[in-house]
Amino acid sequence: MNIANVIVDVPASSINQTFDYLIPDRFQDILTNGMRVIVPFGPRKVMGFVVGKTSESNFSKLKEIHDVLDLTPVLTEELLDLGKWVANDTISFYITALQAMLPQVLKAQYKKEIVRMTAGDLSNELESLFAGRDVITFEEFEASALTYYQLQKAIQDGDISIEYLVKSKITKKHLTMIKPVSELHLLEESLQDLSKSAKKQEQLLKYFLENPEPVEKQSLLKKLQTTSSTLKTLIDKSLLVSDKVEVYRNPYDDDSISRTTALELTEQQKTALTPIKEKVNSEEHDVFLLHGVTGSGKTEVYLQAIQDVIRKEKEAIVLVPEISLTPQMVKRFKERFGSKVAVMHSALSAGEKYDEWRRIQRKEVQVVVGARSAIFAPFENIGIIIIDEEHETTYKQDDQPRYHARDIAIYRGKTHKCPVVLGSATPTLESYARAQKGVYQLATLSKRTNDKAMPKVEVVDMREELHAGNRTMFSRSLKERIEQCIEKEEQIVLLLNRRGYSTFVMCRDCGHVKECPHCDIALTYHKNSNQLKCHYCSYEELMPKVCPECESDLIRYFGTGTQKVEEALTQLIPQAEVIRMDVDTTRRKGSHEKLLNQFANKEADILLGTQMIAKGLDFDNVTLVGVLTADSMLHLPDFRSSEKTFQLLTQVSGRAGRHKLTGEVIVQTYTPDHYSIELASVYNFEDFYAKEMNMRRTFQYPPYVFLVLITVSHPNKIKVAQTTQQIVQLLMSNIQKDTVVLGPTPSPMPRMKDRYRYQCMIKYRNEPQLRVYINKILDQFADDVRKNDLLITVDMQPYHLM
DNA sequence: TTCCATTCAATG
DNA sequence: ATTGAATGGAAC
Repeated sequence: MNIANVIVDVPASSINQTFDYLIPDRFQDILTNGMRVIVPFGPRKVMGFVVGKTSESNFSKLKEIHDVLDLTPVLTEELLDLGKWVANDTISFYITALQAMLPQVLKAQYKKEIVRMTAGDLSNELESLFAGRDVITFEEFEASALTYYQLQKAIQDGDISIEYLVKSKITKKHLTMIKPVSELHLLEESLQDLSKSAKKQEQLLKYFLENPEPVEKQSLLKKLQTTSSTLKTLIDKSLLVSDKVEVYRNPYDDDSISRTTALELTEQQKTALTPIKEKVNSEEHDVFLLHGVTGSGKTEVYLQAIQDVIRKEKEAIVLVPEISLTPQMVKRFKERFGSKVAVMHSALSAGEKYDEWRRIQRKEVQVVVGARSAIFAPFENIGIIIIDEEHETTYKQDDQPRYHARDIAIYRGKTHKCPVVLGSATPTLESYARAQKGVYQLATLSKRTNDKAMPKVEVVDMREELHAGNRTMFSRSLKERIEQCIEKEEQIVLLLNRRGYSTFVMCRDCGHVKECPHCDIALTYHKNSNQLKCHYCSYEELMPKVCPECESDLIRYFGTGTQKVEEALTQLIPQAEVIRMDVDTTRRKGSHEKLLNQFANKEADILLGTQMIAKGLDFDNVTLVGVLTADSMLHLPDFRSSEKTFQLLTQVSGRAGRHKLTGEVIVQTYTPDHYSIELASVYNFEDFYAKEMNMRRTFQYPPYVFLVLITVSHPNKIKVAQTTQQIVQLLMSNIQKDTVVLGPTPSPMPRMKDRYRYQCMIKYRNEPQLRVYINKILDQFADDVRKNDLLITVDMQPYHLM
């Protein structure tokens, strides 16, 4: 077993395989599968993962592993296998899948240096570039006036050579600890000999005679009001010892957290929890869909299920969406499980993420609460996997590998023989359909734990507002209620659904929205050509001058920003203090929490924001929630738009009156009788589900079919169109007869970064060989991709159809 | 012949 | 993805 099979850090289709390397004797005993190594690859050096060891190779002239980067494997055997599955399932490279499982700092960085090889004279230009040094960075050369040809010549002459380096980004945090030497009597003796003026030294020695245990340097200096030079004198006298120790960065202050114990469960919670606990204890895999209205106590169910897992000395993974938005959630886990919890989310610094990851790897924690990528936590004995708010689109990764955390969860659940719990107030149709079919076990929490009714939702028809002469974006009833709230010193959350910026066309008079006659999906307005286009089937027509329904000339395309709303709001209600939360005001790290804290401290009356404020927030003084434009998302060119609208409205409604005060919700819309708005306003998920399933069946969308989106991009438009057409044809010749291929059609964003984009979509029910076909097609275009700057991306089960 | 840009196959 | 080598055309 002196040969290692290595997956190298080169994402290219021809490199998507293992490469064999000899294991030098000095690594023989320590090298294990899952470790990172540095290997020579062609003329350079690259990072790679050891995925297997053998004693034979088909290749005769093997190179040696240059270096080993880890003392213990960073990937378990399970994760190596999982990576293979992910790569295959999402049609991406193995290396890409493996990289996705690890914190960013474990990614290698590559550097080139130019080394002087001769003491003799170099050319004038080179001589001045080196300026007396023996080594310079490659960047210095690139910034200079020298050409590659000159460099090449010098290399050929043996005057210089290029050194390829692989650098690790790892930064461990260290603290300096100070302690006395073990022979404390030495301290006492020297205390006698100290000169009278050495007051600070005396103080330090006395301190350590009383407290001989190690103490952190900075805090010591602060406590005794002295400086490091005094300290240094004593260290030099060999009375004190300075020691660097590695510490974890702790993003959360655990000390300030008071512990909680299990709460009394309601009957419904008990009924939901029991079968989950049974599977935990019998160590069997199963998937549970926990359908619970906002405030029904889903989290307590999670917590108590995890309690059992911990009791069995197993581990738990909890996924939450955009965790930085829900500090409350993290707090609840920390309160229950204390230091057994690691947290992984995007707001942490790279170093903090790495430290949390190591706490998991070293089994110092038993619970991880994290965003999507936490599903790859390197636990080896998982007892439960929980996905909260399972409908959230953030669980689908938007770039390679385009995996869905839910799929990974179920896969790992099977390997670890443990239950997977999907929780949501508004489950995806995919999950709910599976629950209905008995593939998942459905548990329903229909009652809130405090027995309070859900807040009343008032739907305001904005067409009527317009007809009554109100041309602002605030209905009379919303304005009135805002004023009342401010009077009573209660707070307001206003949601602008700005995702509808991708402009759809609507008649301000009758609310009619132009839709594609073949797809039942809103047409998108293209400004440059003044046309309306369907991004599914490439149907197009000219922008009409008057509404085809009511012949009003008030037909317009839509799109409004938060800034505009804020201006309008302060104009209309000048006494209102507004906090605006959108991409602009939350770009800086920590600004998110800051704004939310300000609002929680009642420094403002109104919190105005986009989607990001809809989730998980819990303010006890908020009694009014206003949705300014409930329909903007409804008309996106996305078959999930109704589902997303329903989810959003339900989520925001849950924000009002969570505590003592009763809440109210006002939803403004131009389409008050759309079923997603109507049914969300009365909290009727069942009917929405039935209705939406009908639509999905009629138009053949998930969960009735599976989707694949193939996007082709290239600087030349004709090339893109041709290639996509070829792909469609190749697909057509392979697929079963009930499989549909739509397109080619321009992508919703037809040109990005000077590249044209075309796409085609596959809708299939049963196509066991589909991945094989797609891979074959990709192979056929591999040359084109490599040589001609062509790009083909495949998204299995896409969420964003662009 | 020298210089430079582009193409191309190979990477264990 | 990145490389050195091959290729071929323009500049000297």
